[in-house]
Amino acid sequence: MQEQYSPSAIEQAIQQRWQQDKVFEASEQPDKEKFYCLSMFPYPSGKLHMGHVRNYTLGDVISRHQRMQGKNVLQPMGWDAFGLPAENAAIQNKTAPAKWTYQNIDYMRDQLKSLGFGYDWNREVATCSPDYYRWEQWFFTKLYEKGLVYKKNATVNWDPVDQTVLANEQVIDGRGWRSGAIVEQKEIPQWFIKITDYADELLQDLEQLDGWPEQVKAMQRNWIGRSEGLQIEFDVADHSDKLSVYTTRPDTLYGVTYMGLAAQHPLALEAAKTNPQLAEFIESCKNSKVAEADLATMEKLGMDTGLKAVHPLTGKEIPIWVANFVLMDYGSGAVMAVPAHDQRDWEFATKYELPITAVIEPFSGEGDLAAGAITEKGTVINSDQYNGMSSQQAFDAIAEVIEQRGIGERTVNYRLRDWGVSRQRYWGTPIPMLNLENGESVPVPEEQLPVKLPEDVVMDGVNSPIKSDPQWRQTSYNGQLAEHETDTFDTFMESSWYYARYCSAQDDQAMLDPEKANYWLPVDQYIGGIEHAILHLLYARFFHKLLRDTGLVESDEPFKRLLCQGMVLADSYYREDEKGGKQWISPLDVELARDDKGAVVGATHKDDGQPVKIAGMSKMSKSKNNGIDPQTMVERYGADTVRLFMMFAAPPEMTLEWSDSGVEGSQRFLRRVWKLTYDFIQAGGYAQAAELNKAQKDRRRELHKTIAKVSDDMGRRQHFNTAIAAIMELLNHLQKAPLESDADRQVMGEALDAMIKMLAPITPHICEQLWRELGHQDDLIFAPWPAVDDSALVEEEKLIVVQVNGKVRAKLTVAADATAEQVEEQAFSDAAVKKYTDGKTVRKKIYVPGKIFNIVVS
RNA sequence: GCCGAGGUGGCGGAAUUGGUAGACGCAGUGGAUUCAAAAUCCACCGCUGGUAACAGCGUGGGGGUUCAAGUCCCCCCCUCGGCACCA
Repeated sequence: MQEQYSPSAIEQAIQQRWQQDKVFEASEQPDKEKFYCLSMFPYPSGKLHMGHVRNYTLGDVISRHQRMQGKNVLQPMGWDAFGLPAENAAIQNKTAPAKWTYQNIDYMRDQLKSLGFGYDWNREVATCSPDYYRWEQWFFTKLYEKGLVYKKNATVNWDPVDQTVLANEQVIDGRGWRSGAIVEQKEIPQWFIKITDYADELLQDLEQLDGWPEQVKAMQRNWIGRSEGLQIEFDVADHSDKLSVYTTRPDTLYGVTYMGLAAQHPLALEAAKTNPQLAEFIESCKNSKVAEADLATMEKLGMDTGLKAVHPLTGKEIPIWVANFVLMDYGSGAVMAVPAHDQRDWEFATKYELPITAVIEPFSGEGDLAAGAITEKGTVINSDQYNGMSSQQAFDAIAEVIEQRGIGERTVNYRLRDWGVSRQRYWGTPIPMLNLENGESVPVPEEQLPVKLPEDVVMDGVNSPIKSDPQWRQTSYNGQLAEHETDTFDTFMESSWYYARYCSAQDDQAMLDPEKANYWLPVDQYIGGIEHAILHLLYARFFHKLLRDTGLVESDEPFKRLLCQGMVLADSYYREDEKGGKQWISPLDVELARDDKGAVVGATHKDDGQPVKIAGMSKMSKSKNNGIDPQTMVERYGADTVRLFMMFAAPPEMTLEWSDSGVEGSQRFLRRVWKLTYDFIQAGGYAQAAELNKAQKDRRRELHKTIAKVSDDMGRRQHFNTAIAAIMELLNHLQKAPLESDADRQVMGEALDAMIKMLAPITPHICEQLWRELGHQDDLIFAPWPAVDDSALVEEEKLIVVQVNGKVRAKLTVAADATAEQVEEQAFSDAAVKKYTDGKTVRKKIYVPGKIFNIVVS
C-alpha cells in the first residue's frame, strides 16, 4: 500500500472496474426490494456546473447508501436536450442545434463518469432523439382522442421588427433582445392540454406525498389556487351583452362600485370603435410583458368605457372601466371591483377617484379605509336585508338569491390555467398535428409517427427552419392537401415523463412496458433544484396521472420522496471601468487580505496586486464570472474530495458556498483516513482479543454511537453534512488511539471497516481502495451497511447540567441510574450552585431526567 | 405585487421533540518538526471586562409566552427562489 493518498492514481482504475463488472446495470428482480433514485436530468449546455455536481452527488450518495441497505437500485441519467440555448448557440457558432447538442452530451457524459456517479448508462435517453419524442407525439395524439387537447388563442410576446415570438427572458425592459423593438402582445392560436381537468386531483393527492417538503406542497397548493365563489352575470345598460364575473366574496356584492375589463374584452373593443381615446388606451395596453410579476408590479392604469353595468341586487348603474391589470386569458376577462375590501381595487379607485363603499365591518374592529382596503371578513353593513349577517352567512344568502334568479351560480374556481404547450421555435418536438385545407386540425396518423425534426439546418436567428421550409410542412391527409403544424412542444413536455421512460429506455415498440414501469415506479427518491418546485413537478405529476389513465402505469404519483437542493454560490469580485460598468473577476484570480482575527478586510488581483471590490456571495454564473469549473477541481483534488466537500459544506436544501480552502480541508480529511488505515496495516492489521479494557470499550461505544447517528442522518434526515461531521469526530478520536495490543487493533479494525462503509457512498473511490488494501475480497458497493451493537452503547455515567434561574452553574457527572433525589442532593451540595442558592428561597425545582436540573430561587 | 424559504462567531455550518448555543470544518494565533519551506502534529480561538478565578452580554430588530426560547406567538427589517415562453 502507498503511504500517500493520491486520488489520480486510483479513481480512474476503480471507475473502469465498476464499468467492467457492470455493477450499476439494473434489472427487474421481483424478489428484491427496489429503489429508484432519480436526479433531474441536465440541459446539455456545454459542461457541467457545480449545481449539477451537487445534485448528482446527492443522488449518487443516496443510491449507494440504499444499495448497501440491500436494495435493488436503479439510477439512470439522460439529457433534457431540447431548448432555446441550442438555437442561440447555433446562431452564434454557425452550427446546427443538433450538432451542438450532441457534442455537449458526449462531453458532459464523460464528466459525469469522471465524478464516479453510478448510473445505468444502458438506459440513457436524450429527449431530442426521435426514439424518445416519437412516444411523446404518440401520447399527445392519444390525449387528443380523449378530448384533453384543444386549440385556442393565447397571448405571446411579439417582436414587430424580427416578426417573431419571444420568450419572457428574451424581453429586456419591454424590448426584444436582438432587435431592440418594443415588444407587443399578440394573440395567436395555440395548443392546450386540459390540466385543469385534473386540478382537484393534483390538489388532493398532495396529501399522499409524505416524502415531499411541506414548502413545495404549499407552493403547489397555492399555484393550483382552489377557491369557492360565485359566477355572476351583470346586465349591461342599453346593451344585449352580459358581463360575467367571478368573485370569492359575494358578501361584498353591495360594495361593487365599478367593473374592470381586459383591454381585449369584446365589450371594450366595441366601445373603442366610437371612442378614439379609449382605442388609443387599448392599443397602449399591448406594450407590456405577459409575465405575471410584471403585471402585478406595473402601474395600474384604466379608462372609463362610458358603458354601465346594472347591479343585480340594487339595480344601480355601475361604470365599466378598462383596466390594464385584468387578463383576457384568465377567467372571463372581467372583474367586479369592490374597492373597500380589495387592495388592488382600492388603489385603482383612489387613483381615479371612484367611489369606495364599505359593506363589511371587520370582526377585529380595525381598519381604516383612508389608508387601504379592509380585506378581513366581518359583519355586513350597507347591504339592505343582509345587514348584520356574518360574511359567511351573507355569502350563502346572496349566492342563493343569485342562483334562484338564474343569473349566476356557485362555482369552484382554480387559479391554475390550462397548459399551453405550443412554442413557435425550431429546436423542440414537432407538434404532431396536421392543418387541413378546410381549416380543421387532425392528429398525425399513428403509422406516420414520428414527425421528425430535420437536424441538418441553418439558423438565421429569426425564423424557425421548419417554419421557413415549405417542403417540410407539406403533406397530405386522406388524399387532401395538409400542412404539418410548425410549432413545437414546450420542453416541459419531455421532462414530464422521462422518469418513466427510463424503465423502458430502449423499447422501440411502445412508450412504456407497463410491467417494467410498475416494477420501478414510483420513483423512490427524486432530487433536483428548488426552482422546479412548481412547474416541472406539477406537469410531471399531471403527466403521471395521464399515463395512469391511459393504462401505462398503476400508481397515482410519480415521486414518493423529494429532495430540493439549494443553489451553489461563490464569492464574486469586480472592478469598475471608466464608464462605471462592472468588470467581474474570477475568484480564482483573487487574493484575500485578512486582519489578525482572520476577518477579510480586502482583496487584490493575483496578477497585478491592485485592489478589487468584494461583491459577496452570489449564484455561480457566467455574468458574474464566479463559476468554478468542476473539471478543474476534479483534476486538482480528485472526485472524492469534490464530492465530500459538496456534501459537507451545507445540508442539501440550503445554499452552498464554494470555498477553495474548504475543499482543501476535505482533502485533508481523506488523507487522514488513508494514513490511519496505512498505520493500522503497518501495525499488524486485524486482530482478535478476549477482553477489552475501559478505554477500548469507550472507543467502541463512540464507534457505535457514530454508526447510529450516521445511519439516521443519511437515511431519515438526509443531512449528510452532520453525518460527515460525526465521522470526522470519530476519526479525531481514533487517531489518538494506540495500535499496540490485539484488543486495540480489534477495536480499530472494527472501526475502520465501519468508517469506510459509512464513507463509501460519499467518497466511493478511496473507500473501495482502502477496502481492498485491508484485504477484503467482497465488493464494497454491495457490502451491508454497518449495524449498531446496542450492547456497546450502554453508558455507566451521565452528565447533568444544573441551572439556577435558567443559567448554567454546574455540570454533574452522575451514575446512569441515579434517582432525582440523588441528583438534587448532589446539585445542592455543589459549591458553584451554593453560591447562587444560599440565603435564597427555592421556589421551584425542575428535573428533566438525564439532562437538566433547574433551580428557581428568589 | 403575490406565493415559498432563509438570517446563529472572522467564514461555512451544528444544536433532530422547548432543556449546556457555537459540534465539525475553514480562516486566524502560538508552538513542535525542518537548513528553510510545504506537508504534518500539538495548543488556543463568540464578544466585553479581568493577570486569573470569574462575571456580564450574545442566535437580523422590537415585544410576548415559559422554570427554561436559536427553537413557540405577534410586529418589523434584510437576502434568496418561483410567478405559467430560461431550464
